[in-house]
Amino acid sequence: MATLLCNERGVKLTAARRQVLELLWESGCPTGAYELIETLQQRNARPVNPPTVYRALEFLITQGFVHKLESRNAYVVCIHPDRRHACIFFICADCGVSAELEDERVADLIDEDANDRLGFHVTGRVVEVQGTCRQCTPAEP
Amino acid sequence: MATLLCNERGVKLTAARRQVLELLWESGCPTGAYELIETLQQRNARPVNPPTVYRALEFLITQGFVHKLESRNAYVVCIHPDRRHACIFFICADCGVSAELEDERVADLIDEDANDRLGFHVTGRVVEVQGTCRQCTPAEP
DNA sequence: GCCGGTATTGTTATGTTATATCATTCGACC
DNA sequence: GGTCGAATGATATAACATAACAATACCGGC
Repeated sequence: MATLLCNERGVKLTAARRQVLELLWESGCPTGAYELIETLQQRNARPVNPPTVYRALEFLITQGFVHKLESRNAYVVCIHPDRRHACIFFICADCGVSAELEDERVADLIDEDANDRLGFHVTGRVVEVQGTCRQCTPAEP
Repeated sequence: MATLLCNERGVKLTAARRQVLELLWESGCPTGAYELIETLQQRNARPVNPPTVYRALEFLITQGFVHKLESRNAYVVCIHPDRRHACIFFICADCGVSAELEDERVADLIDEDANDRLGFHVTGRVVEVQGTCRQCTPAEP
């Protein structure tokens, strides 16, 4: 999947990059860079230094395969890397999982505010929601 | 203003806390914690250690006088600390200023998505917009 | 095949942001 | 004045991220 997209785009999904992406898939949760470093370390026997992972992350983010959760300093795979999108992250404070949702209406409102009220030129949006997911929220009585 | 609110609430705006708040007002921009430390240091002659400033920030955030911009690791005064509100930050990548805007509609959409699509219980929202402000955006031809 | 240029990775060091921990001081109240 | 809890001081260290330069891999043309 990511391999295909990379081929189309003429960029390379090298071993290091693929490994980081795989780790994030396996984890299923937002994961810190240093946790990735440690895991990679264990799998590779060779030392893995921070720049290795940060460079891979940078690449994966640029290509849209991974998002950074700013409020967590953590990284998570994107569920639809094939197209640009305006997404919202719902992050469970309890179990740590994050859900990614697309909602153009939110992006549109933000852009509307930016244009009409501020004359602000939007280049990117960070929308992260804290709370508890369905599993971690006790049912209403 | 902040003093009054603190009295009402039965909490104390101590010297350290007031100083940090003042610095943020004077700065007018999102400001990093270590920049605050340095400035405080200069004004106080005595050494100012990180926990001092981080504790003050924590207090000010809890009281709603200050917001943290997660995408910047910076802190900025709140423009209406007297009431709870759902706000959006527009952060200029060029000059660094941030504008705070209230828009219930965005919060409502987010909550709607959370409830209807995910069964997610929202406790907080981070909405930060990157881009360039009116002053820093070249006029359209 | 080989050469040369570009992209990628390795390595070391360091910068930046944030917190844990425990000792000390301050301030309100009895 | 003594006591208790809140706040601060001080030291150390954790957690997150990047700069800089050397070494290597990859890919085109020859």
